Amino acid sequence: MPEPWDTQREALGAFIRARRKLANLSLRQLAEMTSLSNPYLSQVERGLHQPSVRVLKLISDALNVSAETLLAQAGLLDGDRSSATTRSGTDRSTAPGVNAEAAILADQGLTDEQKNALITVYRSMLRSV
Amino acid sequence: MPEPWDTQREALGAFIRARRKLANLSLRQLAEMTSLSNPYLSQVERGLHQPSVRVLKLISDALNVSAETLLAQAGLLDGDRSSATTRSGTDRSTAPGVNAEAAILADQGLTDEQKNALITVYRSMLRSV
DNA sequence: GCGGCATGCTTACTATAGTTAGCAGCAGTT
DNA sequence: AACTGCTGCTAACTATAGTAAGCATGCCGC
Repeated sequence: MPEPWDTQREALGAFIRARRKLANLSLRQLAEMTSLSNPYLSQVERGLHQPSVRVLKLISDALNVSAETLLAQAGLLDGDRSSATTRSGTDRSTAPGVNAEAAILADQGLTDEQKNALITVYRSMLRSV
Repeated sequence: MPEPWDTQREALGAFIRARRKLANLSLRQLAEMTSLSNPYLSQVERGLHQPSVRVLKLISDALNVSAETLLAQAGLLDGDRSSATTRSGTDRSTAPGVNAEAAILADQGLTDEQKNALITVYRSMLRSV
């Protein structure tokens, strides 16, 4: 399984380099825009490194490329899954006084196991702030 | 500038943990499925590390979560796409979600990213029964 | 000729992603 | 009680992502 990653990196690097040249940017200019170092960008473009998600996003922003495109080049998004795009602004009612745990427990669409899992996550989130 | 990355990692980790528990998998089981080490998965789920693109894809495959969903949780894709677990059709007549989602959104102990993650998990639970 | 000032690249280093070995707790068996 | 066998987690290590300093080339004005 650790096979196709080399070519993936190469393809991603070539793509980034092409986009950079298309925008008439030098390595140093892109480096400054992305708060990255220019040698590293050079290495990424030549396929010597696999950039992290953070770096990928910085680059996609700087080059005006959609993150999806870059990810597809990076091999993460293989094909295309239909997306529901439920950007729901549907309910903004601020149910005041009802706490989240109670609402989860009262939910009829979840099994007990699911409720437990969800509440575990919820509590771990609270703990971490 | 390593500012919002902490919360991003936490939200991503919580999301992964929730999906894993939902699938009734132990850390070791998921580790074997993804060819990763179980301690590392543990650390990722607790937000101590930011997984790479490669790891993200392995996890998304193992958990039947679309890569987009995981990436959105990781903060790369800004959009909010609901996860399509290749199983859509089970419908539930009792509209369960409104109270729980509202309660989560109204919770003052969570950041927006965390709320987002929690609701995504919640919806995927509803869909996966 | 020389001196700046770009370009991309190499080397040597630091920070973090990821692994291997092992620990502590909990449930079920005999 | 002690023994399995499971759970998640900690610690110490290795591998790789990412940085700082500097090199080599090419181009332009003097």
